[in-house]
Amino acid sequence: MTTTPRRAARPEETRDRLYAAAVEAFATKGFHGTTTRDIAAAAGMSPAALYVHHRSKEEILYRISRRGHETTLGIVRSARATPGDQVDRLRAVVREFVTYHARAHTSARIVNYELAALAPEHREEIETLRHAIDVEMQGVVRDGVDAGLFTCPEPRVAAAALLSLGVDVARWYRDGGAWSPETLAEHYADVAVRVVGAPAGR
Amino acid sequence: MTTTPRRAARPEETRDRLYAAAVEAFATKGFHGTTTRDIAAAAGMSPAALYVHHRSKEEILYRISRRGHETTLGIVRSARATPGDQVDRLRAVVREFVTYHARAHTSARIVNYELAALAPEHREEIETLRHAIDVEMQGVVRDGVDAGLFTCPEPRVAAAALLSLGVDVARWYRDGGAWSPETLAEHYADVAVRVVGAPAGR
DNA sequence: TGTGCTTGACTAAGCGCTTGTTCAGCCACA
DNA sequence: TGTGGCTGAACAAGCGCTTAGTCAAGCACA
Repeated sequence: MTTTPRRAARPEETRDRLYAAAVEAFATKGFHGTTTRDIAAAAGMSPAALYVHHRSKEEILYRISRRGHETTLGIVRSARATPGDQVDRLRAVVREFVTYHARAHTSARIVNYELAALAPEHREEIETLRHAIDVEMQGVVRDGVDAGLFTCPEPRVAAAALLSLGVDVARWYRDGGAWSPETLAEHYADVAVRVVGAPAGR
Repeated sequence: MTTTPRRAARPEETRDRLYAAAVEAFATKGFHGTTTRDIAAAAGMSPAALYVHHRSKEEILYRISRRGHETTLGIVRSARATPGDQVDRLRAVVREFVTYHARAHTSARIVNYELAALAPEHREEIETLRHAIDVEMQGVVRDGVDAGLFTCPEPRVAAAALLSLGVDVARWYRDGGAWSPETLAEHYADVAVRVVGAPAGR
């Protein structure tokens, strides 16, 4: 039963254009370095159009941040549920985590570096999601250690290192560089295996 | 009989107070999220005092950024000149790099995440310094590979990973956490050895 | 030693402009 | 004709920065 698309598809399209323009602007100039006029102009509208779809500039940031964090958490969780042994799962998690941070480096930059601009209540919610992502990564490492497959002396340090590897990709990755997201991810999966001191395999 | 000793003792002291206040504010709220009034108030002065010592708000950022980058480059270069084999030198570079990013995480955050706010000519100068740091880290890895001590299949990927490990510390490190800068650095030196596939040693 | 001039750090006030946001009204479509 | 996305114009607040001026300390000369 199709319902809504009877009306002209215009409103949603406008909404998406504003959203995309905000992602682009926040990523390159930062939240405070971006004006509502910047966003509106990039979407080809007047500044007031922004308030038809969002309550405030901060709410746009919050929506971008929340969607990004939920996507990241989903990626990590589903990769962790991959069939195979603990090394396979580690590889899958790192591969997907890195691929996402390279492919969506623009929004991933906002996700990881614009937390301070969130309103307190939004920030708290986002921190919860971030904590869940941390927990997943620590779990991946602990699983391998418990199974006797990983030999790293400090699992928590290894988990922090793996997280950093992926997150920092959002900072430095540029389209058209030496590595495609997939190639980089595959190389980083190799690095991850060495970080946790697992047998090379594959 | 001095009426009220309102006058500052030494100009340099005032200058340093403004500088320190700017570092603190830029690190927590970002360059665009910080006002000249914020900085002045934190230093206990009027907004105009800022312009006695600096040409503009951006110039303060530039000075913080430049000093931070020069310090980082110096740290990496002198650690690389350490006596010992290529593994010792890799350990020294990573140890010092990480120690700095943890200990000076406040200014390191500005160094690594506020580049977009720099004026074009300043940004260009800073990019040159960053490139030199990249070159050093790639050299450290290549030296070990050339000596046959490192077995990583992709040296450039390994160098990127080591850089990310250190830089990202500035993002997540908090004082009073589980690891002191020195402990974390020592653990990360271990991780680095595994990343480049060198014999464990030490 | 006292006097007048110079220097330079610092402030109170405020300038011109930009910011995020609002709102009455327009217009295309139901 | 009613509805709702969208705009032009405007708002108060706040921005980076400038200005005119105060005051303490240093200097040269008597």
